[in-house]
Amino acid sequence: MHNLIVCYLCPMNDHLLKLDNQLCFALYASSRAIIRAYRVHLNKLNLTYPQYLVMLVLWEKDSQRVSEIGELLHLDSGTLTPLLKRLEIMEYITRKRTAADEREVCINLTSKGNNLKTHALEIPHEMICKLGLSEQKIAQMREDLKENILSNL
Amino acid sequence: MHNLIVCYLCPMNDHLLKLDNQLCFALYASSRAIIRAYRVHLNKLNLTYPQYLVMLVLWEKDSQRVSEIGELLHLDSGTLTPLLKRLEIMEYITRKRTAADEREVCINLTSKGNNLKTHALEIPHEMICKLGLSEQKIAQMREDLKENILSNL
DNA sequence: CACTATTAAATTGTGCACAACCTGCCTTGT
DNA sequence: ACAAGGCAGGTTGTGCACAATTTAATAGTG
Repeated sequence: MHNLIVCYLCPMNDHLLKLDNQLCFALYASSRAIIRAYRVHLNKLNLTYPQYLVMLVLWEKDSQRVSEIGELLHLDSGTLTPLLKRLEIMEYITRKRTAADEREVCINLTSKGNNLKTHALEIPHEMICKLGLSEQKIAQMREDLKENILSNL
Repeated sequence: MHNLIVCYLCPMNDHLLKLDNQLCFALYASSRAIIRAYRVHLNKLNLTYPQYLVMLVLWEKDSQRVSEIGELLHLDSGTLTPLLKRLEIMEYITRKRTAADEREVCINLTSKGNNLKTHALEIPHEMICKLGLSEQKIAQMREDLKENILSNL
């Protein structure tokens, strides 16, 4: 804290504006880099990374509402509606209004969407190899992000 | 490594497909969450986060080519050209072809763009407060990402 | 019961990302 | 000098993200 106050008042405070010193840029660049690394594998399944995330959610628990998927992925209907329509066109999922409440749209896997899981199972393993990190390190960084970034914002 | 082989072959290998166990999703969600937290501050400067990154690069060193900026931010001309045009319209920068090599476009700060730095100086401090983490923890996570993700991909 | 408020999803509009391609300028080799 | 190749940036098209608004259905209230 002492450091912070000194930096905020002293003439050297602009070191915080340097790209190299910004956690946010490191996150932004890392996120794009790792998604880029996924792309080559996901292309085989004809999925984008956000589409893959929706499939992960459904493989874990089928038959969820749009808003449930959105809550898990922190995405709103403006992003999900067109994305889900594309997954529907590819016949990986179905979208239909629930009878009980016609406002809700329930997303279900098709058998084609379910079968995709078999091929997707190899992806995390290939990504771990590509990253060249131990499972321990990966787990530590993941938990670090959840505890220190996601839970604070 | 032993764990990996076991997981890859045993029936429980699909724990790797769970959202909660994916480093990439934690990165993707963290990146969007922290950029969302920046947004309220950046709105005051009329900048998006990628536009702010370009300004950071120029405040650190004025008069750079499009490709230099792209290399630092890992962005290509397809992203930068329209973004830079918007910064030009806002009169934060100028774009002009260099005389020596007419293929190159040199980006310079206007005085308006330079003045913006004064207001931007407060942002990192406000973000550190919002995150509620020590400078040490922030530095550790940033270096963790640089060493383990960015340098491997 | 009618009426208001709330809710879920869809729509609209802007701005990234990125792949694929295009254009015009420069360099090189002959 | 000049054709071939490479290079910097621009263009086009697709798919997110997200704010703001809209639509339709439901829940709540007097």
